[in-house]
Amino acid sequence: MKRERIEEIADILDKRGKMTLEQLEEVFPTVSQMTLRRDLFQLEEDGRIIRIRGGAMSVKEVQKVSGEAYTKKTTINTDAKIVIAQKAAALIDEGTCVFLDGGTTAMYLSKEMPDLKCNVFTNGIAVAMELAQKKNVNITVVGGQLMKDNLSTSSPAAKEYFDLTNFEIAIVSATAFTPEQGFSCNSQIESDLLKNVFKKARQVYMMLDSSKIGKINPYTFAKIEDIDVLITDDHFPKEYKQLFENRNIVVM
Amino acid sequence: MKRERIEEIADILDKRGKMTLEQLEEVFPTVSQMTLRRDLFQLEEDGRIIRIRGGAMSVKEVQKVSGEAYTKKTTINTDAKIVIAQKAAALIDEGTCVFLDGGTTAMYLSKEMPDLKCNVFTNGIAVAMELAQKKNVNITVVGGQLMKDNLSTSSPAAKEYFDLTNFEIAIVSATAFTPEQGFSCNSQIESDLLKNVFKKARQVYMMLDSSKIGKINPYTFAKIEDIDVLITDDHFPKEYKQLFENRNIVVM
DNA sequence: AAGTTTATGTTAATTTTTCACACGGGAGAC
DNA sequence: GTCTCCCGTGTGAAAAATTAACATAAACTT
Repeated sequence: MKRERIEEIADILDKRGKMTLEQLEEVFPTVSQMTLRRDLFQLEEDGRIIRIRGGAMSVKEVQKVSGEAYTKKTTINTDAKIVIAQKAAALIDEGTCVFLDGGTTAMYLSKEMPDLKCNVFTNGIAVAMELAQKKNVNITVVGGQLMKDNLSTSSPAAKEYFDLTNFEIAIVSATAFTPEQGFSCNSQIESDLLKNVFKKARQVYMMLDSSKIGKINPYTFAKIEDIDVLITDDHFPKEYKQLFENRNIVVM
Repeated sequence: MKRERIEEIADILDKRGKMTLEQLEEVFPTVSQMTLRRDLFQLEEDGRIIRIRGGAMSVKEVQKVSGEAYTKKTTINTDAKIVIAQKAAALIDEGTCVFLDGGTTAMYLSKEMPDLKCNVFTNGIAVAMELAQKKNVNITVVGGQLMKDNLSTSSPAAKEYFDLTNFEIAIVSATAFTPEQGFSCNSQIESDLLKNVFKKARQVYMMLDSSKIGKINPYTFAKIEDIDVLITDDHFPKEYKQLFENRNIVVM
């Protein structure tokens, strides 16, 4: 099928760095050259590869020299984040009103999300940009000062902004979690923003890949009991899972 | 000479990100296509660029934030827009507070802009993303609903937002202009937003490439006399130029 | 089950690139 | 001084790769 083939192409390309169409044809002898071309075209649109004459090369291959903050961050624990994003994407129904934070996991979520008629609020401009490709999704960006490291915005004024809005679900992620400190992040204003979001959201979904466990960041914005659903990857420790389930929080 | 030409190609490519051979030929009209090809070939060997079908792209471009990159961008009147952007970029001084709209010309402006300590307000998320690469620029994004066609945000609430802010200069562009209707755009809320910006800006710079002349869009947001400086390209008709200069508006 | 969208294959047309060779002018040899 | 020998460059044909257009098959809707 298309989806899997494209993922496999991306994988191989990430591994080998660079490939010609001829080589790709050897790997996928069952499909035509044209189909592979189309796959490459799509991967290029998604920004995952670059098509060069004769074939394609992985973006990561080029990026290995890179020292840029955000790009680097996007490559940490990518696989886990995609898995989490896919799970979260399945939870968005037609017509719902969703808040999405500006993190990298949310970024993957916007890629995986089906193109349903719904309303999304976000404070991440990279997320907004990604979502802009969906025809049916109505996007609202929360304004404010832009933080360059994670490309998300926040401002104290955003609080008033939220007075007028309600969310069915808020899907957010934390950069750190411990049972004692709860979910924390690096920015005071972002923490404030999220707290306000939680007030107006009927349900809070937390996306947390297992690499965040045991870390502590300066600003706690939620305790365990503040969330309704925890979305995580397969490496999430059992004892932690218990912790959430004991409080009737769904872990998926 | 060869050496200098190659360096210049590398420079331009780093700035623009991506160029076709055709565009390169325009920049270097004295040498043949084959020579430029050979230059690109050498730059590729040095690992500074990547040759793609039809031209080449800067390695730095690839290292940028994923998603925004290498998608097919509209190449309408690119050259004129870059010229205008360069002129406008020169007008931004250290320490100033600037409003920038979300159009494609503003996008180029953010690329050309020097990395000065200054404050930029914008309603364009692509613009914000581009500016995020500058270390010294402080960026604030105006929130609101995202328009997918031009990736800019606007909301009626933004008016109140501006009550608290002042701009030294506002640099905006219009999608249409006639002497009678003035400067117009496609969106009611964007038009409102800009009107509010004008109220708070000490000086208004209008970027208008000559292809916009004679077109009319539904919402007029400024008349000729509302602006202070008009920045345009070399194809701007003399009789129109007169029109502005008669009103003491600088045309550059 | 009919209709509609989506994925794929096939072939021709177009575009881009490569290749091979020719030309000219400058550096050094005699 | 002038004769080579290269290096950088230009030219046009040949090869390669990409795109476009159409046809068909599969999957999904209603």
